[in-house]
Amino acid sequence: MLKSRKERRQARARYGRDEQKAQTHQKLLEAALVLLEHRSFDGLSLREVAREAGVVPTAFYRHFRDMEGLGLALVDESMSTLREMLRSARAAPVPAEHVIRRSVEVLVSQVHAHRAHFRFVAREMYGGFNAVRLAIRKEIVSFTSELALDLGRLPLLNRWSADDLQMIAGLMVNAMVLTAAALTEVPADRPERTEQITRDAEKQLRLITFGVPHWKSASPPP
Amino acid sequence: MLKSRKERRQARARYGRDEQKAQTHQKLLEAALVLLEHRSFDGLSLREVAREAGVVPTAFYRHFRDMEGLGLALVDESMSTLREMLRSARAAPVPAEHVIRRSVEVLVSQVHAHRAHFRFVAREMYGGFNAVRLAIRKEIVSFTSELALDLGRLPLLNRWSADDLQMIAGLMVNAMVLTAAALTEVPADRPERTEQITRDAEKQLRLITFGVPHWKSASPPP
DNA sequence: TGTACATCAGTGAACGCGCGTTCACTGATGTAC
DNA sequence: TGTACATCAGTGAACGCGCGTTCACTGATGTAC
Repeated sequence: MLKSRKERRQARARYGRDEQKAQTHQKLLEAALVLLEHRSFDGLSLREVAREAGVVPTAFYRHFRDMEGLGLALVDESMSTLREMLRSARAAPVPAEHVIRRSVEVLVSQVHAHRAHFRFVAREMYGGFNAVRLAIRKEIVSFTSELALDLGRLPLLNRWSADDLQMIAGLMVNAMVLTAAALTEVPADRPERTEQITRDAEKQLRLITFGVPHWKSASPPP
Repeated sequence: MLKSRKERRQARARYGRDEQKAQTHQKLLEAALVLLEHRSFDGLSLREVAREAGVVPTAFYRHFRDMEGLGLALVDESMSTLREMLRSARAAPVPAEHVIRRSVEVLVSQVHAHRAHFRFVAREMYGGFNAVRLAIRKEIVSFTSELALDLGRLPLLNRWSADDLQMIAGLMVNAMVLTAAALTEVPADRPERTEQITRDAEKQLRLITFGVPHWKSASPPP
């Protein structure tokens, strides 16, 4: 079985060099996220990112065509984090009366674990870098649709029109994104602000759900 | 009355030169807003702004200490626009069943008239330029308190705690800011998107108000 | 009012610096047989 | 397995350019009397 041995050797070998490359790739993404703590994406320079990642500027081009390429890679990575959040919320169903508290808890812990991703999304969702903003908004739309689908399965909401589900999902995603953005701004020495934001988010979601049974889509209340 | 004649002459004269200066000042602010259509504030350069305003870069320093100074001036100007909106909504009370439709109309027309200001606020509210972001957030907090005060005067809400009023005002300001941000993104040739955003905003506000009579602040629903 | 002087918004040249991108290169890693 | 060759991630020098800021200046506007 010469061929398979060769193949295995090749595979192992390739993995060695490719892994090294993947590490540098990741270092560049992380360097950008670090710099984005205090800057907007279109305020970053390629040289800064390379410097922060510990490579020479020209090495950057082995990984991304330009800064736009890196920006789009960051969108991918960040949105994976958001989707993962949705998935984990879906995977562990809880009694209806705790669904809000639990959802907010998941959000808070995800923001804590992936602060830089949430800050990036919040900051660039309406940011000045065109390709990045459009990519994020596209992802947010499909993310919202996913959530709308989930919501449509709840007993409370299963008679709503697709349009209305999309609307309420939009309201929730907005609340989520802004809550996440607010959380990323909390300095490490002010945990009580996290408390406050968490309580407000729960209240806001509860207020929204209270309106739901009384909802009439077509016209304003009499 | 020699003195008063002198004074009048001085005043008129000073006005001449000062007015010219005020015009250049305004040109710089407007130049920045034009450039901010496609960029974030910390992606702008002082030279670009001066160039767009039609003055030499060094003239910039007659008006602002640096780009941060210009940014803070833009925050002032933009927040005036937002407050004006609140004031005009307050000044013309409408029957309760039309309050939402009317409020959204006001928002839409204000965004139309001052698109650049709303885009600036939405874009820099979580943006990367520290001083500007903090200034906006401070203004938004006081703006939210103003709205909470207004809401507290409505029959529907006058028994709510200050904390809860602040919370619902926050929810509405968030919805407003994100609606405004979405509106600023609509291309001129897609008016039907403005329609859609307007309808969604109305629905979202109606959903919130439907929850209000059933609100219980202290605990989740049984 | 007319004249002599002061103010100061805007100019233009100059500076050192970090930028994005190109290029030829090095040498460790991988491949063929 | 050992050897000769290929690949390619990362290097380092070089380029022309726009940047923020300084400085001495100009000349229209304003002030004093």
